Amino acid sequence: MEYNFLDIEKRWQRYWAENKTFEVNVDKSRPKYYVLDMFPYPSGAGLHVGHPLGYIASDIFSRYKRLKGYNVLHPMGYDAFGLPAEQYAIQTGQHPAVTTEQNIARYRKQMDKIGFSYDWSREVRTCDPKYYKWTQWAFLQMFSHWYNPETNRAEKIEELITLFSKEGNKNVWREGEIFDARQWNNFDQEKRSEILMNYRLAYLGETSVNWCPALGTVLANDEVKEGFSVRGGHPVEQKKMKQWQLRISSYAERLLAGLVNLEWPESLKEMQRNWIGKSEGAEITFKVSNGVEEYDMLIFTTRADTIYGATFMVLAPESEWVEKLTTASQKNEVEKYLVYASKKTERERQAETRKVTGVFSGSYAINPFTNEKIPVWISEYVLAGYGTGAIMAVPAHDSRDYLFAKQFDLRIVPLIEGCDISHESFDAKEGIMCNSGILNGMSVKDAIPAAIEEVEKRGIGKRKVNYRLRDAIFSRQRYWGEPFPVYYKDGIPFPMEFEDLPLELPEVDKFLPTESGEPPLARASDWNYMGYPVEKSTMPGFAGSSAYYLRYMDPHNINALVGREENEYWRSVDLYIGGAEHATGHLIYSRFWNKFLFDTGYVCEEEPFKKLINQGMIQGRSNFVYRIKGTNTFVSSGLRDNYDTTEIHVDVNIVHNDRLDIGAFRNWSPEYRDADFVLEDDEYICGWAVEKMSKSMFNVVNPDMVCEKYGADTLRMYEMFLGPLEQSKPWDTNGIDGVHRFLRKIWRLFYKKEELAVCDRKPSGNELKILHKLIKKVQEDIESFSFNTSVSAFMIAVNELTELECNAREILEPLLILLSPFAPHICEELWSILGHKESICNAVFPGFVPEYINEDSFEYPVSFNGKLRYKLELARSLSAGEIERIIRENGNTQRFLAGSLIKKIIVVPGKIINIVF
RNA sequence: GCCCAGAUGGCGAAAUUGGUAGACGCGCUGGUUUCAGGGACCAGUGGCCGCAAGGCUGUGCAGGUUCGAGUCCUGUUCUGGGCACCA
Repeated sequence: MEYNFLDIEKRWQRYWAENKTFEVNVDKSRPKYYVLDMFPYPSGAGLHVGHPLGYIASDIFSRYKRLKGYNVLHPMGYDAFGLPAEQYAIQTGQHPAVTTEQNIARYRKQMDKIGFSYDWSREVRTCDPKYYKWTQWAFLQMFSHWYNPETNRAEKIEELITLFSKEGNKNVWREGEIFDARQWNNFDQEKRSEILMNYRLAYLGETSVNWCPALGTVLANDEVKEGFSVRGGHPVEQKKMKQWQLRISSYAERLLAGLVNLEWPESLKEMQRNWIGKSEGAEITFKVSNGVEEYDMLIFTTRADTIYGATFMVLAPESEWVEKLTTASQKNEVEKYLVYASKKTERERQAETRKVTGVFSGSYAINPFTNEKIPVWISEYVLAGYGTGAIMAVPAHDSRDYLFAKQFDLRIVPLIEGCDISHESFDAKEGIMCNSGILNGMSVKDAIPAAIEEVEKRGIGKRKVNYRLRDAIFSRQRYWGEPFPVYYKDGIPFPMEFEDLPLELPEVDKFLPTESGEPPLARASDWNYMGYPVEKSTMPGFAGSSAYYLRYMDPHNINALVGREENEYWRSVDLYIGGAEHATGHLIYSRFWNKFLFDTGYVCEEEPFKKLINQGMIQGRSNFVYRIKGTNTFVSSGLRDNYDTTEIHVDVNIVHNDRLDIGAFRNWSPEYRDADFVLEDDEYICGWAVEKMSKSMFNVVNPDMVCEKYGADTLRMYEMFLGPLEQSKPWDTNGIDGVHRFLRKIWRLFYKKEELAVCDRKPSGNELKILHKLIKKVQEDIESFSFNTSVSAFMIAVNELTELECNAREILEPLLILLSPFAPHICEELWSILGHKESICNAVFPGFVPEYINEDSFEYPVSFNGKLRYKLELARSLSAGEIERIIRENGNTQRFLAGSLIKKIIVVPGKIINIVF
């Protein structure tokens, strides 16, 4: 019987679906394990061969854990709201829901062919109202909570209101004005709403946003890169707008601290740390005067030790101090500068990083340590959004201040003994202080805390921690997203009642913004809530993906995002596999979202993803043909140096091992029908390069094609064989034959010609050794996610068993179980041929018996172990030949070498455990 | 500019964590098979010298530690990724 993978795979996929093999439920008698893939955005292009890499790895791990007796939750769904479907809708008028539905169907079909063990009964789609009801619910929860820095958790806003009515806000964290209980009780509704907005975790606030005119929407910081939108690559500018925001910055410290216990790649944790950007320093008050009035101005610095060298101050152009400190004589110049600065887009600022601009305000400050009068300048290099939007400038020890001082000829005072500041500032935090009054003679390390202490003693400032993490802008002026469950009464936003969720997307005639520049939802003119207008923005992409892993635990619950019992059983994701590109987006929003739900008691774990693995990207491997310029003649790669040629991408599907299928090439495009070729050795050799996998490079390899030609089992194993999971690597179809050959060898191990060749005889020592070596190796490899080396181990074992003509059931059955996570279809088929009625998914992972390996270990070439040889040489001055003899006689398990310096050698095959002298 | 990861045959990669470098697979070379094939199987395959046994050399580059270094240390070059006026 032949290995007919097409037939086998189709049959078992149907079997799994019909028998609901992978459906799971809460089962307190068994330990749980939750394996999650980052769910895909179903794009129109379908899956290419790179997408399933992580899915295959997680599937292998899930199947392995099942064999180990775990109750494995392994779900899949779709991140279905998003820009591409909407852009497509704008162009074609096709409703995004229709496009999305089609794309999902295609994704599902493609995934089904690969034989994944998902529990599809738990599928979620972020665009499904039954799902986004809970996204809206979470938003309302955030709206009705605030972050109490005293207790370090989110608390109900009602409690805050009660507090305000009793004692005002003098005893709580606040932003803006201070009021007492009487004032609060006299405030009207609008005023109260405005004040509470400063506390709510989801709030409406004026802020400078990334505005993308081409997309007609605002974007979050992680959706912008180098001044362009990540989706689409359109220019982005800064604009002040009133937007819904999430107060993620309150969670900065907990998001940072929580990283410590996560089993995530170090690089990814580092990215999150940078993104959160904690810096410890001090806030210090400087007296400033515009000649008429005097103020206290607060600045932030991490280098309080350099305060004696603060020779000027700088304000951000957007700072509220600018207006107060601009003197009459400087008014014209300052206004000119402000216009100049505000006109610049983010992109231009990025490009001109080193260009120094600024203007003098006319005012002076007093350096509290030197009592010198120092000028206050305005410059765009100081950011309004960080610290207090104002700095003390220490040109000797900060490179930006240095450049500014040089440009405008300001005083530079060195503060560290022997530092050279003739050409650049001395930024390093090392050396001995000088010119620094009470700090003189201290090391910088000691001077920083000493300076802060002095500041606190004088009562002009205090220790302060700042974070770079900004609140997440949560509004998008788009159609295809979750509507906000918010309506407006007299201009004041009110939350909808929970019973009225979900608030579904209305139908609109067009998906474009309105003529007056309102978001597309404004086109739904009769859309209202109890007669009041509803918020017209929608939520961003990360809204739907922030808690989807919780919904999988209990996807059909209509009363809660997740039921308490389900949540307490499944808890959090044990293993999360996905791309590193979500480091500062999804992965940080999700952690925030989860921490919030933890605070409010809806979930029982504070961190959502215990262990995380980033699978590498699979790049394309493009092939080229070389056309001699001005002709229709193509020259083979090796000979092209002799001609003047143009490199042309050729479809990788008509190239095999870099040999061009000339017939297929002629049919590929009419333009090549009459092409001529200059061959080498009667073949046309193509050139190749590693590039992004994309249609335009003709290097897209589609998993369906691979499944059809080689089978899903081959695809799965080959993707793992390609290299380490976490590493990026090009897809190269060339090597796939080797893996396919391996699967046929497996088949032939069971089938000799037409006969099933398996019998119940007792296995030999060698056979047992091969099996148990493999069990050990495969188990270790799977648990360390080293799937590529375990595929190799299978190949070695099968080669050895084939050579021994192994037909012992006792060997071959465990072999199938071991292999089944990697190549489930062929294993199920052979398993059932061996007479098993139950699916191999319900089998038990074989135990490793070390004795089977140790048994005849004297055959193992221990003598080659250099370490042992060296130690023996040292200890007994023996020659290599004598040592080899001793080992041959003694080197099996554990022996005493009587009368020598060596008391004991402990040897297991291939490994010296210890030598005791 | 700063931070992180990496560099091993013609190619993808292994290396028990300091002990025979290149396992396994691809490709290539030669062979076997009543072999139509992109079929199956066997042998060889880092480089240099040699008919051979064998020798020399070899993990980006330059040093160092060690009986012994792909692995540890110092410096350096290149490649990939992240951050980028964050005071």
